[in-house]
Amino acid sequence: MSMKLVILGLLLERDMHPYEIMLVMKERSYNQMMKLQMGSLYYAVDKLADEGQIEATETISSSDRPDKTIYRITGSGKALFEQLVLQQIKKYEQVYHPLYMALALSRHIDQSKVEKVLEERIRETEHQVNFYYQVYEEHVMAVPRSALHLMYGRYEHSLTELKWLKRLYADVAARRLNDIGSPLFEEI
Amino acid sequence: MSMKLVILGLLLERDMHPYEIMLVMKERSYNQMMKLQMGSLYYAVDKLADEGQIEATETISSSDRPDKTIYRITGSGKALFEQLVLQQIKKYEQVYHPLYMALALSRHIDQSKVEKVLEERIRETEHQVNFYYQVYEEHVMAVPRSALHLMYGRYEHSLTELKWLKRLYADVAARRLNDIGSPLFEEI
DNA sequence: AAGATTATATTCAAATTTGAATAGGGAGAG
DNA sequence: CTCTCCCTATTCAAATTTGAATATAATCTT
Repeated sequence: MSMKLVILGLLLERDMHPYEIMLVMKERSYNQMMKLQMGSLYYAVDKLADEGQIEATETISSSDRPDKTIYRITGSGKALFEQLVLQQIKKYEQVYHPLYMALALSRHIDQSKVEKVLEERIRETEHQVNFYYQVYEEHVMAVPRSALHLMYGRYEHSLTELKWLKRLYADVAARRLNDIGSPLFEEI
Repeated sequence: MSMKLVILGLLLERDMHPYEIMLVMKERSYNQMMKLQMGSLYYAVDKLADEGQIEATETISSSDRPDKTIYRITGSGKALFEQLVLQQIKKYEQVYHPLYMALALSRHIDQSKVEKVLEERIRETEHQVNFYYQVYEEHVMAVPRSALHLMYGRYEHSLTELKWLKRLYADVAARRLNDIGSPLFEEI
């Protein structure tokens, strides 16, 4: 559903052909917020066109390259866009961390191996945290606050994950993941 | 891939039939960490069986109900399990928040509507945060630390999201999402 | 005791995602 | 000058997910 939402949102700004939509998405780093696969993009465009939310304006043939088909958003497309945005904000959608599942089941395997890959993972997450913070810092005076919120939010989420990984690592290293009856934090 | 990982992990504990796997997953709330669809579960079981990671031990016919096929994990299944767990921990997998995309594009629609649904969303997230914290509190003396980490991590992530939503809401309400050149936080 | 709902167990078609294949053009390296 | 790699642009088959359909038993309700 995210793909449709983005396509409609971008066509709201100006008419484009699918490949161009992808370029804009990359330009704005939308591909870091969602999965961007060309197959899915073309599929969603076809689907929207079938349903009349967008329509082809012109087809540019350059004899050599494949024809470009340029799309524009229709009235019903605009209505759908508003509906999708509001729906997405409203509904609490569980965000799945596959990492959580893996760690829940990791007690069945050799803990020293888990310890080792967790170290790598922590290092990589540290880089991500720093990277996201830098991106925020670099854009702070140059982009609208809506974009800043996205950047800072990404930073905060990765920082939350990093702290979590470090606590988990301490327990893996101490081989006390299976202990029962001890709180994660000391009472004050 | 999470589905295969869970199936293998549970079969490592004891032999089960697909429906039973689902029951255990629900019992342990794995369905809150990942998407649990029966279609996908049966598909993954068939796939693993085809590839020899698991094998049918017996088929229980009760004349009335559909036959239950009980599966056991094989040697190659155990190897795959270890590999999948380590791989999942190692690789930094982008977690996608569809909400982020929606908010990035929300400036194209009526801000008063966005404000309204954001309020609802914040209320719901507050409930989630409290709920997750309670679940942690209730289990703190009763379950292994590995499970506590999952519960506390879920709480932290939702709390991070709540704070983010509130900051965002303030900007939507003040209609300053499109302002450029102002940091999100005051310099100290 | 009839009727309604929930639990057991699995299958299926349709929707969607994935990853690779296609195919020509331009740009930079050696 | 030619080889290799990347960019433009799209399509396709295969893998996977989704949501609903199926069929019977057990339990609860009135």
